[in-house]
Amino acid sequence: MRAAHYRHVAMISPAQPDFKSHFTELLHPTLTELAPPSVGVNIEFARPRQASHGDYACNLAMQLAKPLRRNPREIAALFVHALSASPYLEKIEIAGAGFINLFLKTSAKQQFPRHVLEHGELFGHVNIGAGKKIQVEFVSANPTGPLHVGHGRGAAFGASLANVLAAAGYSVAREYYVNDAGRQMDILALSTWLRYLELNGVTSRFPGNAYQGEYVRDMARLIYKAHGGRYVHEPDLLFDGLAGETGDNTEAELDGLIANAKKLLGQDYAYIHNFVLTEQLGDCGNDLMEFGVVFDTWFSEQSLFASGAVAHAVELLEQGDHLYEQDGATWFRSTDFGDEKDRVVQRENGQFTYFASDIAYHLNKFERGFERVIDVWGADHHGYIPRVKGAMKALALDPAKLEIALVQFAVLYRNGKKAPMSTRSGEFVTLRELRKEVGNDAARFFYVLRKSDQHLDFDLDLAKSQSNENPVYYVQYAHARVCSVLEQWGEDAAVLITADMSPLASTVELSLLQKLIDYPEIVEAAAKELSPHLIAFYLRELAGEFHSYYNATRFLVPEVPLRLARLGLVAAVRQVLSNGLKLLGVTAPAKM
RNA sequence: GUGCCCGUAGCUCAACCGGAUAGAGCACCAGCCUUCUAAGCUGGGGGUUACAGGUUCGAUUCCUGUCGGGCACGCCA
Repeated sequence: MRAAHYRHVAMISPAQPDFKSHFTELLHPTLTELAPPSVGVNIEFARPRQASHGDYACNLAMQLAKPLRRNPREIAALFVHALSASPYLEKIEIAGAGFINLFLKTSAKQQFPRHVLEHGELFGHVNIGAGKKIQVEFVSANPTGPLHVGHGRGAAFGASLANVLAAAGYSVAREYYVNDAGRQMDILALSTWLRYLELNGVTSRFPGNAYQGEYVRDMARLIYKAHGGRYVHEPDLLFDGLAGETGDNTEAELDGLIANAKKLLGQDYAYIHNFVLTEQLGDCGNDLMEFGVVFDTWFSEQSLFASGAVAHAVELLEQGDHLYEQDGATWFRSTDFGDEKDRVVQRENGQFTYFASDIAYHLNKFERGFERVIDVWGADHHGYIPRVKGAMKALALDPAKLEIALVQFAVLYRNGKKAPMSTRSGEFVTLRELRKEVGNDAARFFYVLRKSDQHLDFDLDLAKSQSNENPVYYVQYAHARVCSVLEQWGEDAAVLITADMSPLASTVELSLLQKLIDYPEIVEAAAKELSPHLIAFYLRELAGEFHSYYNATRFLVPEVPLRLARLGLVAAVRQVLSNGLKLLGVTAPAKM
């Protein structure tokens, strides 16, 4: 019984090789003996910067020194005793103020290429998600024009994050929230109709604050081609009743034009509106698909109004006594839940606000059974978080289940100057242009190469002109090099799974082995911290160590055991490179 | 003005949520292809982590203040 228990604790499961968990299990009894859980320390293992500090370092003794009022090195000695039961450790040292440094046996490291090759594409998958349903909502750009490079960052981040969470064992749903109910869509419909009137020879003023992009003309042409002059309705009355007939480009004028257009077009307004929505959404979907970004659900905001979900959500707030009337509008008392000021949910004119539909949307998300929901937003929306979480609290939902990942917009530089990025003015670099210039792989990798909540200076000239120096090629090149070597070797790579790895002994070989061991932990960390950039950084390091190895060592040596061991190692490196690149939506080419 | 985020090598960014001598890439300098892909490798110079205090065994990380930058403060979405 006791032996069986010990065996369970001491052995590493072949399915999930994980030294950190193994050490944690060994330390746990000693920890509970020494300190009550109330002390609140974490057993953590860090990878030391310096090789002389071992393969893993643990600061547990130092954490306990203060609460226990004991010498940390003395405490460390107790943990060293516990760890000495591990069959995988060569040496355990107490260093510095009380660090416990662990040195793995070489044989323990050498078993990893086999683990990697046995698990193949699944190596690095962990199960912290335990199959929980999680939703990642991202991009969700207004379908009022082509996606620009700012949206591209959200797309690359969200897609990579979703992949990482899936690899971490979550059941992930990818969703795009379509803002098809708002004023911006009306402005786009109006803009398109005005262009359409121009095509029909009806010269009309085109407001400076309407959508200026060429794609608006394209859509007008499509309507004209299919329907000729069918949608020309008394255009001379368009500017009726508007103060700004001479063109003052105010928002009020735009609203007036929309109202007039709806009146003049009648039923046909819905056709125009629906046409531009379908066109833009289709374009957006194709663009994203080509970028390797796919969604399980495109969720319509309009559907929330149509189904009565918005009215229902507001009704629930009313029942909870969280609403009040003022100045003819209905307000949500969000200050009760930590917001700076109360927010309107229903306007004086009876229309619900965007906030109201967003409350309904989040209610809907949790009604669909997601245990965690991640919203990927542009960082300019950060002020919006308290009111949404406040609404969740008011609806008796746990706000901790909603996590907001803020993505800073990319600031574009062209010729050393900030490039304008306004959708309505039509002056922006589209995601499509970017993809065409630098390629999907480079764009995907570049986007997640920095922490998402940091500003990203995107130098277009650099990205375009020096695309060969983009870090993605560095990683892909490592993959292609392994492929090339294995091809010249010419035998079945499957035999490498069972190759004896004991000939691997050089510093760089041991370092590469440790790098392979790290990969599942990187995936886990990236999932926990919602940080896919950790994958990109890891891949760059792994590729770097491989390139050094490649330059310093010949793999196809005459001695068969040494050759097989080295090929087994680089085959494992190739597998991990491939797995990591896949999470980032980047291809792993066999030739470059 | 108020709130949130940020300030690390010349430039763009990391640093395993408080750990040991702060790391990469680009740029710069000097080397390496008759041997598995030079989109690569090796070596070198580069730092008071904006500044001033504080908390403790230990701070780029946490707290306070100052300076500088970004974003948000609609009955827009």
